[in-house]
Amino acid sequence: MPSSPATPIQRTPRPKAGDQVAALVETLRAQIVSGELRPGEPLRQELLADRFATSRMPVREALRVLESEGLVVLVPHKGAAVAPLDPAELEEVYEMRVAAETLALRRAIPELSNAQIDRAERIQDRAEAAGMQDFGALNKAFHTTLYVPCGRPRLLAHIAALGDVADRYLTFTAGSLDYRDRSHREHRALLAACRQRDEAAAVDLLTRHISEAGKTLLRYLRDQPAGDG
Amino acid sequence: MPSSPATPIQRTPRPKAGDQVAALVETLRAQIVSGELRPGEPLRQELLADRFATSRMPVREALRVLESEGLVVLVPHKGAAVAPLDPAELEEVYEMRVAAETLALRRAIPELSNAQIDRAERIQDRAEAAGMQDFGALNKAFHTTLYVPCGRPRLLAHIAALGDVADRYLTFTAGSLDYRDRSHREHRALLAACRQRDEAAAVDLLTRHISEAGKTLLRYLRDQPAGDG
DNA sequence: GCATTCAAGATTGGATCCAATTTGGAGAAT
DNA sequence: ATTCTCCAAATTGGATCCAATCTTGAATGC
Repeated sequence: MPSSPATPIQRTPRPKAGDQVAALVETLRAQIVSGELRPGEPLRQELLADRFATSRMPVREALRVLESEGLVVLVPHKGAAVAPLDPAELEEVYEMRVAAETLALRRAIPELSNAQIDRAERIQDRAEAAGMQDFGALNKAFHTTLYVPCGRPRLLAHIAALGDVADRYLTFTAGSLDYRDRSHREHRALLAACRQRDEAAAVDLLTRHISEAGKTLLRYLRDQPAGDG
Repeated sequence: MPSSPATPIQRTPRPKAGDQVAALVETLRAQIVSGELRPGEPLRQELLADRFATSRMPVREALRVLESEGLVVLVPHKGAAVAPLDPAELEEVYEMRVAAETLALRRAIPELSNAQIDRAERIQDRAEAAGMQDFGALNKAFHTTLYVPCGRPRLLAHIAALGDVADRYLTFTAGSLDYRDRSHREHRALLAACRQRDEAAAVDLLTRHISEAGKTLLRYLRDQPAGDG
């Protein structure tokens, strides 16, 4: 992933002195989410240890963590593999996203400052200008900016984890102009509702935004059953 | 934990051949949730290894898993500890429970058979007859029985994890007769709504059931700020 | 020719060993 | 007496080693 010079967005590179596991988790998660590690691909401990110039032990702990996030499947005495893509999971995750993100938005709106809405709008400006390879990150940054003021760390972590799983499916279809165009329009509408502090409208828009995205992704996934495990 | 001879409820004892980590996770989780391991209590690797007659390695992996569930706090180079109790977390978790469990119930109601509702009712009968030490488990079993037909494994796992965290707070107050009595009444009302397949009423009842329980627990916790870390 | 068995290799699971970091206290300087 | 410094003990993090299990393929029997 060559870092575009002008858009670091919100990456957390983390030197993270003395903790190999955290670095492994971050890198592997990014590679799984981006599709660089394909669904179903086996993850051999020795191989990963070599690749990251470490021993098998931190690898094992990292795999446990990724398993708990649903990105890795761990079978005793058989090994780890990148979790396969599954249309049923896609539907489930998008339902959960609606529940979690509308909750975050409801709790965030009373706390939202105009400055924060402006920040979200600037991210949206960049998202519409950027190419498809940055779509995922900017899309997530936009949503996160609106949710963060809710001040609920656990909920935000849950949303981030669901987002990672969802992004795995996004890779296939983010190339579609239709998809991105509609997403951008819905983001603008959501911003307007937030500016008016119209909670009901915002929640309604967000609900449809997320569930429509899920349905679209599901269609794409069914049409081209790519690289499953 | 001496197993009560007549009420195995729904424990999953899991022989789980060849996987120490799973056993460690289950046992530690149960001990943390029950309060046997106190909030803030340090969890030394060597000590746990001795206690479970194993080496430090499975302990380390188990602690990682429990950290991802929010039951353990892991500080690099300092060690692990039972996660402290925090009123803010209690509120947050109960909000998340409302979101997740109402979703599960909505998706379950169309699939609910009368037999399953009967099963939930029988569990409720037992809950009202049982003492306070079984209240938590039977309470959870009742809810789970109503949610399982939704057929969403990921959502159910999320609800279970939230339930574990919530149960840590329940320990303080499950002794209260008021609390249990109201819970029982609300469960009966919820059952009635499910029998009628009245989704709106059921969701409304469940929402108030959970959030009122959260508020009550919060009051208890504020009154007696017991064993925080 | 085909299925079954068994053994060797590969891979994971667990134990032990060494290194790095933190903590706590003894001792010296102010 | 107090505070600062520095060293030793305790503890975690990482590497290596051994055991257990799974896979694979060849040999054997039908």
